[in-house]
Amino acid sequence: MNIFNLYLEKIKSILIDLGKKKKIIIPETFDAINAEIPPPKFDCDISTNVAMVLSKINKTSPLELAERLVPEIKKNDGFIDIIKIEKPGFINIKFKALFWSNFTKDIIENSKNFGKNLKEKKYNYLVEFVSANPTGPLHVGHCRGAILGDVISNILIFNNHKVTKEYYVNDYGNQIINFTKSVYYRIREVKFNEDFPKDNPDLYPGDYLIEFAKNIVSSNSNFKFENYDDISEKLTILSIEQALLLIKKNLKSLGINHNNFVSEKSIVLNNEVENVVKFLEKNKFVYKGKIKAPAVENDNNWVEREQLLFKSTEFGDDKDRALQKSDGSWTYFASDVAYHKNKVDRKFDYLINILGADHAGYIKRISSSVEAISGKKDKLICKISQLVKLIKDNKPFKMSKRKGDYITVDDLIEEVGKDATRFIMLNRSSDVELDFDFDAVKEKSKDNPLYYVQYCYARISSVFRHINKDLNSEIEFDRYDFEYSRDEIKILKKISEWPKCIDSSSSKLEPHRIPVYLYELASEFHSYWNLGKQNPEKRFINKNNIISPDKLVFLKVVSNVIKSGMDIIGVDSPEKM
RNA sequence: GCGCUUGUAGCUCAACUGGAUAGAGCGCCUGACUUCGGAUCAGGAGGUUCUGGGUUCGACUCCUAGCAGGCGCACCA
Repeated sequence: MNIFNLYLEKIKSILIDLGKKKKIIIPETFDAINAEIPPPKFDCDISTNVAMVLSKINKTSPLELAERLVPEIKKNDGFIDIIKIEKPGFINIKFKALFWSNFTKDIIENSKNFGKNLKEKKYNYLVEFVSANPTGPLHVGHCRGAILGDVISNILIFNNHKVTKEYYVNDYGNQIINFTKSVYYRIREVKFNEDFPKDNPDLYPGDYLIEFAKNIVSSNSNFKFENYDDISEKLTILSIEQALLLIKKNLKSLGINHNNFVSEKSIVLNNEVENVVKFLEKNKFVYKGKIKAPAVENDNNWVEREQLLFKSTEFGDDKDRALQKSDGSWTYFASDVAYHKNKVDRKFDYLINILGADHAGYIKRISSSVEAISGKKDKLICKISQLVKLIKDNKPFKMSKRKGDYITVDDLIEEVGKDATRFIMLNRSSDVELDFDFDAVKEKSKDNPLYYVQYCYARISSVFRHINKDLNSEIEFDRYDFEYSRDEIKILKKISEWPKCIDSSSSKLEPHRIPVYLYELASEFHSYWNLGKQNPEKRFINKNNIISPDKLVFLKVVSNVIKSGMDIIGVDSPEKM
């Protein structure tokens, strides 16, 4: 139950009614009207701006209009205790204690659905994320986007949308040739004791390739490795297979599972690039032309050439983009357009791409292509995950490009664990650079928000253990007429914000709101818990080791929201720590 | 030079699609422990929301002109 939406709907229907009776003038749209969380100092539960929004069209002051609306809102509503008008024209509502008892009843009876937005229309989403080149293990740079994509998917799934999580495998092009050659040199190193050509800048120097080489050699004993050209095709496949194996292992350790891995090579070999170019030609989005040199300094090497271009400027890009290289082969962009055509043809309502900050400049052209293909402007939604700055011993930790000198997902998981990695990476808005402090993340105290939230859940679990009840089993009551105390209502109010939190996380694709919310909820709970130290009445369990029904329901509700939030962000809620 | 993006307390960041006196944590200062698990809590100090204009009942949020940081600006992927 989203109590804010409930009262917003109620207010809207009052407005429609009053409009019919010609008592007030109503606007064309109610979009500007809201029902919000009031600032704490007002001591009320819901606040609406309706009087301020409608005052102009009604040629009256917000205060005067509020005076007229208040009796209408209060009429026939047994739950409202106080309804008050505040300064510029807000209408503030405070509920009776019974309202909150009823509120908890609703949650207990629909515990699986609490927080979900079930009224919203359901869509079919494709979320593409990670899509790191299949040339080596995932490192920290990939991590944030990976988690972001995973949790955005989880939020959409939580709201009963259909989601397909997809990884686009760039298994085609020059880098793959270089990668395969690198593996080949490692094989020669393993098999013929030859030195790896370390000074060749085109090759991948990482030590992990030795492992790849060994694996390939041992599982292909009948293979002749003497001549690269003889085996290059097969070796390419084997090398990519090795890389993907490693990447999937890394993803698994982060708690991420993709539904599909789509191969660029298969799209190219399937003539999908030719087909999409034909499609675009037919619709006059393609022409032969020249692109101007970028206005960047020291660019003497620029040669203007005629090539096949896509008219991305028609969709707001600053220059048209090349589809074909001068040697006639397709650009990466061309095959990506084909891939996006492939996505569009699979009839998703929305496509979501999670990109790293260094690919922000790519958004305009790819969304232009999707618009050209689908005719829809908002079909493709791109989310950027900003850089992660690693900090160790209070100093920035630089990953060097020299061989092997970067932190892999394996290192990260081993050092700080999956849960802390996920929680910390999600705790900030994805379009802000993130400081990832190794020492703080490992810290097991309130300095680490992960443990702070988990501890809250563990405390609730410990109460259930004391009274020999199972936290996960259902509870049932005949009557919900609990008189919750001020302190408890304060937390229940926070609970009432949960559906709102899910709503905004989902509509803005901003997962960071969830850990931020969970932290706030945990904070209020810890506060309340500590009251029991001074005042035994505020303890959950009394001297006779008995818990009252209202407190049992209360704990169940809080733990339910925490568990549900932690599940969405993919972090464990242990019952003991 | 152009595009995108960020700018909020000493530091790291929130702020519910424009709401009320801008909130947390860290750090600093005071306090609560024979603990329903202290991995916790209570209190204090700390602000011209980068700057200048504009839009309106109302701006951290929108528009505009700047300033500062980051990223990008290929026929690479």
